[in-house]
Amino acid sequence: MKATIRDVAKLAGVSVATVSRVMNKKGYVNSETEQKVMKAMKQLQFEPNQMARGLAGKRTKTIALILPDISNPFFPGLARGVEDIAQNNGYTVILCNSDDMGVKERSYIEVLKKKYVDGIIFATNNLVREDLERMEEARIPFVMLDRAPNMESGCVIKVDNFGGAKTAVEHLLEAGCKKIAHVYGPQELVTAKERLEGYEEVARQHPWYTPTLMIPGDFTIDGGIRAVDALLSKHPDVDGIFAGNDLMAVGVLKELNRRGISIPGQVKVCGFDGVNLTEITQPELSTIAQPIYQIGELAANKLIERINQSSSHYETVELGVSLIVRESTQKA
Amino acid sequence: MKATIRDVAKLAGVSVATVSRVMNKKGYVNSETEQKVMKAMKQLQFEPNQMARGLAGKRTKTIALILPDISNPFFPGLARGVEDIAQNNGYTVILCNSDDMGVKERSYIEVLKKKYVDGIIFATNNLVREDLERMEEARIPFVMLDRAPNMESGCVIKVDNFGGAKTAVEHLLEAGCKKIAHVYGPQELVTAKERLEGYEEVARQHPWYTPTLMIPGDFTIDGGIRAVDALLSKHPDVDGIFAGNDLMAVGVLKELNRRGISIPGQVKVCGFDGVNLTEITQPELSTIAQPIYQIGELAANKLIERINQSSSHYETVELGVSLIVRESTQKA
DNA sequence: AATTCGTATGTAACCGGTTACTATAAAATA
DNA sequence: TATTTTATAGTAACCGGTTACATACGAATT
Repeated sequence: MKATIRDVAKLAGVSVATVSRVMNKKGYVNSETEQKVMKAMKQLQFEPNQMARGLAGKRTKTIALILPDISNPFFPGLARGVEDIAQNNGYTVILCNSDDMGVKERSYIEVLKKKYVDGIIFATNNLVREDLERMEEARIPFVMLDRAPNMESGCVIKVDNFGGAKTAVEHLLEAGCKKIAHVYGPQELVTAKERLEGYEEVARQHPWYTPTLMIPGDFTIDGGIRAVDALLSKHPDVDGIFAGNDLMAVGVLKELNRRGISIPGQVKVCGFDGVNLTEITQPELSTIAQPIYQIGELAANKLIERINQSSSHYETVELGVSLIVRESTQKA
Repeated sequence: MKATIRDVAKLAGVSVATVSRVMNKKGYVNSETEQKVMKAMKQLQFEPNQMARGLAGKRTKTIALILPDISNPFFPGLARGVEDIAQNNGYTVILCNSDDMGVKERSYIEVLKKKYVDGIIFATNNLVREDLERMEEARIPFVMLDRAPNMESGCVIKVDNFGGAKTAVEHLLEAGCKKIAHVYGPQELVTAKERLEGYEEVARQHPWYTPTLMIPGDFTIDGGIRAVDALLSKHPDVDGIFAGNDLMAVGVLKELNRRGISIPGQVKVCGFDGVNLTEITQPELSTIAQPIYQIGELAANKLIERINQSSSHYETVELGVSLIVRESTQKA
């Protein structure tokens, strides 16, 4: 039924080794022989069985993308970037949702090893050094997103959270804000931490700066809502809010709207991430946009590069972010 | 290094066949022998190589999900439902974006065949009968979403678009609308078609009904914006809009907002799908919600069922939708 | 002229499981 | 008691590729 390499070999009158060589363009093959083999492959509609290749050659042309939750609006764009590059290079992507739980991530890694994936992209933050070392031992190339650059191998891709946060606060200042609060995300996440540091860096230089202007949030819409609640009780006169991510910014917007506080009239709001959501809120949300899709592309490209060359030296790439000014921070 | 089935067999003092039987709980194995084997597996930390299993047994414990674009807010929830069920059953999910292009879908199917995926879920609409027949020949179980039930095998999962659309229009009527328009989606899609039919079914019975109240859209935000444009030029007195999906509803909302038309005061808007976006618009959007996550779960469950029993008789499941009333259709 | 090397191809082992088939003893049935 | 049937376990072929190693030959080197 399905043609195998031996069928091709027989039809072409050569050995399986030769056919394999032709397939993989590896080793010496006379060009005439090559033509014969190619013709036989066409004729039989030969499609190499990936399972067999995987078993024999330890290559599956499959990579995995482990992320917290594809439902989180940050990740679809990223996943799309990864998938597009993967596809262009003949790779297929396995999607894994970890809910940011270390256990799930680890169990996934085990499964993926058994399936011989060629590499893994982590958009999560719960793996400890030990896990990564285990990856290296198993010789599975990997790329990580938003990690602190503190390991001896692996590849980390991150954006300039610190700089982006500074830009956000400066932008709010320029828009006329006299007292700017920051709703920060979980401090276990480097991203959240760096953004908070960026805020402080700029805020500290102003007389209105005070620690109670920094409100904890959890990177969710509800977190943004609660934060506004907490913030306004202490600082009813705040006129600028920089949210640690867009989801919280949306929450902030919702709660301000609910309270009848005009945006950007009374309070200006700026988010961080640049997810699509920011275009559909009312008012539209200014934000520090990460090149989400490109991050996905880059991650996939780096991973594939590593798979091919198994150059496992440590490498970190930092991408820039860009301020997108929309209604929520319009000057009076 | 990595323990194989033969290592286990040797250590347990049995044959590989017996080990295999223990692994798969298949055939007769004495319970004492089983214990010995289990112990040996533990001791060697034996992990069966999925590649080998796939090659020998034609089972890869992998399914694929082909959808137009994971960036479209409808799909992340669906993908999550699929992935959760897959994971619970020991399956892994390959994600494929087809951009709704038949060519890409077909090329993906070929790739997936070579990779021996155990089954495929299609959330796309470009495969013709011929493609599906090819799937059947290849004995790859599949489940489709939002398809017209017109084939002899395969499994289709859909929602009650017709009923949902009727509900939407009735809801707008009840909210006080005197002239309701419908922005419909691409008529190649059954979903769009059925929703349009639902609208007509109810609208036809009212004196204000006229074909020009039905505006074509393309299921995107921009499509919604353009539709409002077209609509208002012909019917400036429209006071209710039922959009064929949430994305267009968002566009409608945006454009109405831009024009300073109050919602729900002057015009009420209702969407369809129930994506998360509808909760963050201003005003929040009423919508006919599909049980998106559950559809994903159901699709995965059905597929796995089919994989196990290879019961390939045709089957179609229709799920209900539910009206979610929010601000955009509030009574005066 | 003898040796080495680059080109070209074949043989067969191997990757690590599954499973058809065979063998045997014990239990059930005739 | 003879014949099936059931429980248990092993042998070896097979899935469909990859690749180390062997072979062969003309050209280049010594």
